[in-house]
Amino acid sequence: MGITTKDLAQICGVSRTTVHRALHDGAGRIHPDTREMILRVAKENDYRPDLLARGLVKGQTFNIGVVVLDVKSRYFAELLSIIGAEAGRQGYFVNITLHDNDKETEKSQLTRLADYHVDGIIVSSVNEGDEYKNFLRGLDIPIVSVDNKIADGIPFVGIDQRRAMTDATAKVIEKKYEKLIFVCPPMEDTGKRNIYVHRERLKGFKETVEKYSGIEISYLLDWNYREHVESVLGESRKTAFVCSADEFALEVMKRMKKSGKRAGRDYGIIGFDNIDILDYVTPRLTTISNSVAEVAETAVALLFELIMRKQEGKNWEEPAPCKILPYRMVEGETI
Amino acid sequence: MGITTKDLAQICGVSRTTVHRALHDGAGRIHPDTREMILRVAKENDYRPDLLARGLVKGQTFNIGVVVLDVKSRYFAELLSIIGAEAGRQGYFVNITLHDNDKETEKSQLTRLADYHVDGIIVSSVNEGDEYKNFLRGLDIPIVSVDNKIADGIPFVGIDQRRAMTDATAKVIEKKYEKLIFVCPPMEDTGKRNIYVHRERLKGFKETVEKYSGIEISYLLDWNYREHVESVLGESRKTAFVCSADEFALEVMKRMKKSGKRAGRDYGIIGFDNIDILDYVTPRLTTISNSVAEVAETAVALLFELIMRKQEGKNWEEPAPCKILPYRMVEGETI
DNA sequence: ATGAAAGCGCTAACAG
DNA sequence: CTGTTAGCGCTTTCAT
Repeated sequence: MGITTKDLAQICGVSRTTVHRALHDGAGRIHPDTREMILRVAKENDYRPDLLARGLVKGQTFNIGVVVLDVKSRYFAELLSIIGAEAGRQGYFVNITLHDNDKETEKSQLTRLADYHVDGIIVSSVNEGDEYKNFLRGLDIPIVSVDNKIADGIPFVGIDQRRAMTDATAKVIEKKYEKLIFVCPPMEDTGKRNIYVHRERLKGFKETVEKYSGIEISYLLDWNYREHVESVLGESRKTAFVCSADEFALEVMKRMKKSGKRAGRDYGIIGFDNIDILDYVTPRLTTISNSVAEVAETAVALLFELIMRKQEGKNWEEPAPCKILPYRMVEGETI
Repeated sequence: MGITTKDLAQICGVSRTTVHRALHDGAGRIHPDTREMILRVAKENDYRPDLLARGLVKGQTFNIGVVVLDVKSRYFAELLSIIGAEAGRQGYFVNITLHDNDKETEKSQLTRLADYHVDGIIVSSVNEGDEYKNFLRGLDIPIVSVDNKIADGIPFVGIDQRRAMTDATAKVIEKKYEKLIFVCPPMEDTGKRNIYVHRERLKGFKETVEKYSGIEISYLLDWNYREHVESVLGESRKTAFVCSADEFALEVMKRMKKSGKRAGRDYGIIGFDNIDILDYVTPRLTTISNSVAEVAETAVALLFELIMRKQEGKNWEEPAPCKILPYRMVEGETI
């Protein structure tokens, strides 16, 4: 492959240690002339350190791993972009891997990253529960989960999903909607994938509607919701869809449009996530924004803190920090 | 950190070589009982091989790197997802890194991946030209570029951008549009970023319009196109925008909407790329789809071929393979 | 069937 | 200021 410090040492007629000193500022005294000469030769021969070897001996790679479900949602896109920028600022590189919604894939991605000695990992997990927590602990590496909470004891950064949905629902009710239809994935998916956020949002919704009376409630909790949209819509009462994700809301709107119904006029609808394609959709969907940028920045900061702690030999696993960030209501034209 | 083969050897009272034999099938004769015993102990202690060490000694990591601009477009999202699946099938893992449109970032990502001994790289580059080609060659690692062609001599997988635009333009003209406005980034950007695809598309456009007479042509080649949209639109003749990217088309439509003009009725417009958000925009934009899935699969297959060649000590840099794949016209309502 | 020893390329501790 | 030596954890000859 490329040239090594050994080669450089030979060419320059010095020892490998001297080469090392020339290459690294803090690594001991060296005569400026030798230094310069070595650096020149190194540059001439396009010397590049073998990062595997370095990582092996230092036990540190200045890499952080990120494992996300997929990359199709804008939320992840932005998250990744910010994590990359933030980590880069600290001299770290980011290794992204995908698990495409598969639990085993996620595990092997995490294991592999750990075995490659990444210094820390940020994960948006499909897995959840205590067993998984033990698996993560076993990796013996700082891990921060974002978006989906995994279990108590695993550092987590996200927004208060339940309270956000509480607010959203209250807002809808204030606008005099009399029939509310909650749209989210089936709760049976628990165990199959991490639907933590949707469970929380559902809780928030239920909590709120119970406080009011005279409101008709209905649920679309399965993947056939697209077909059921129209049938569930009562003509008589002022109806709104409360969706646990913008994607669902967009699907509903698409469907309704075919029947000539317009959001904000013929029915109300509110989403969640504030994905960026909403900018191109009319009417503007009212939704909730979970502050991606803040989540990303906080997660990175937290991860670095854990990494530092571990390096200093401190206890870094307990207590597991948990940062709940604010969300923001995005006013649109659909409620 | 974790337990090592040395530890296992000690626990089992055998040599490290024997442990190694137990762990790897093809690594020499070993007594079934010893083997089983070692494997049991290994499992009990959750032994996991240090991948840095292995990579260092084998010079091979079973990792491939992917460097892309970002993951905000559906195109990349899908590309990554398919690359991941395809590579996984071959026992490889994928390392994604982003360059966020920055040339230097891209270079350092590539360098880093190479220095971590990934076995090969797939890149959608912002850089282009012969100098960059030399840089890539210097990495001494199989690289396949997708989407944006970098230079002759660097393996490339993508569609024939020029011919696609030729077809698109012809289609517009057939529909009796008399004035065509081409919208794309300024060509001066060559050197600043990789606008290979846009250059090619522009060529295709020019080629085609020259074949017809009586057609009025005009260009929006700068970043202020948003403001110029209306002024450039002649009232008298049937006018269409030919855009070198869907994003531009969406901007134009947004602008026109404000003046009450509707695409497909008051003017024609065609995009390029078939980005996913088009599904949510009305009227449906007519556009061209480059076959992501095929690009991804072909790129991975090609990369593996190069990797194999290199491992077998064959010449893998010349000749650089180049696969041009078919594109597809997506019929919308705007032409 | 098992073991000893060398080496991948780098860093670190200890001499001189 | 420079060199020697040892070691990270794994794989790979070459002996026994």
